[in-house]
Amino acid sequence: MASADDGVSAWAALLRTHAAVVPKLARALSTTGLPISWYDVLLELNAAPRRRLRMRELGDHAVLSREQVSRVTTELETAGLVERQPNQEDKRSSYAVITDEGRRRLRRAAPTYLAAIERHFARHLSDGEVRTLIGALGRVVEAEGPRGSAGRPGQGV
Amino acid sequence: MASADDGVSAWAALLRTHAAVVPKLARALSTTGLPISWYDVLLELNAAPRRRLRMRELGDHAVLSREQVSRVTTELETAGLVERQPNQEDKRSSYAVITDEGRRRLRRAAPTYLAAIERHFARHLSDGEVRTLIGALGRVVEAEGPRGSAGRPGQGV
DNA sequence: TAAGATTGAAAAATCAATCTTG
DNA sequence: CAAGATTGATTTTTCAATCTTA
Repeated sequence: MASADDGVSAWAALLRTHAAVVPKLARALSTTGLPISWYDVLLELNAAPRRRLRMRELGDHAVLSREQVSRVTTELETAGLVERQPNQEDKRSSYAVITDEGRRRLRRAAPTYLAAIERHFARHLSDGEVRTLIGALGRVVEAEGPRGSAGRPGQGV
Repeated sequence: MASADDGVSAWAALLRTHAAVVPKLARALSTTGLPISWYDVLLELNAAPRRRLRMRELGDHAVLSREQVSRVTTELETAGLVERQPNQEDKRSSYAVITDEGRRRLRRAAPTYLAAIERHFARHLSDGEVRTLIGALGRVVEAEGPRGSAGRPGQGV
């Protein structure tokens, strides 16, 4: 078994990676006219079943708080890239749907975004490392994410 | 070679892990009376050569901006956990030094912090994954971090 | 003229209600 | 009374000077 410190070092490495890479991506994206929060929301909506998602789902899947989702969605609506749709099945919630214009803008920005991730992150990793990251961090999100341990009792403390 | 999408998936996994775990650590730390930003600064200072670091170094090593470092240091100074020392060699910069009381508080909070990282992060990873994360992400930080590509010309674009 | 540090102003995030429906 | 969404208020973070020394 590895030293207990190693878990901490791994966490520190993740934290530093985040701190180093996020600003560079934001910079790269700024040339596209799509702020990173806009891009994230459009990306999730575009990939969703009917190109739409409830606010709650959007917040869970994207890396934004519920309040942020509300505000970003309003901005995107004003810009004509997203529309709000009432949900008939449950009138408490509403859908956000990506518009055609939203998809166009997303498509236009995508190459820049992908290139930036490649350049500032993926380029430094081997294929095996990439697979390990996806698997290992996916498991952490599974357990700790919004849908993860929320309902489960955990293990005490 | 893995699909180019995998690099993006790995980045997304890192982003989601960060979003899921950071709030849980902050919550855990809140019981110790040491905000996470305080903890980070004290930790770095305590590990540094003469238990002191220039502001710039503190910002590079911890995950805080230069301005945040200034403000957090002032807070810590008020709380008596850190002192500012003038730097004779280069009067532009000043040192932050951790005090004995600062070390006490750090020692007191450490078990809580370590346990939280173990519980919300490291617990979900195998030893091999931990090693891979340290190596792979370490390389990214090396290349992209504050000291990384800052001076180097990179590869165009 | 640049590097290091700091600080007021602006922007963005979170917190704490509030409102509506289940 | 809980769940989903939104909004005003507060806190935190970043931006843009400013000041001092190399």
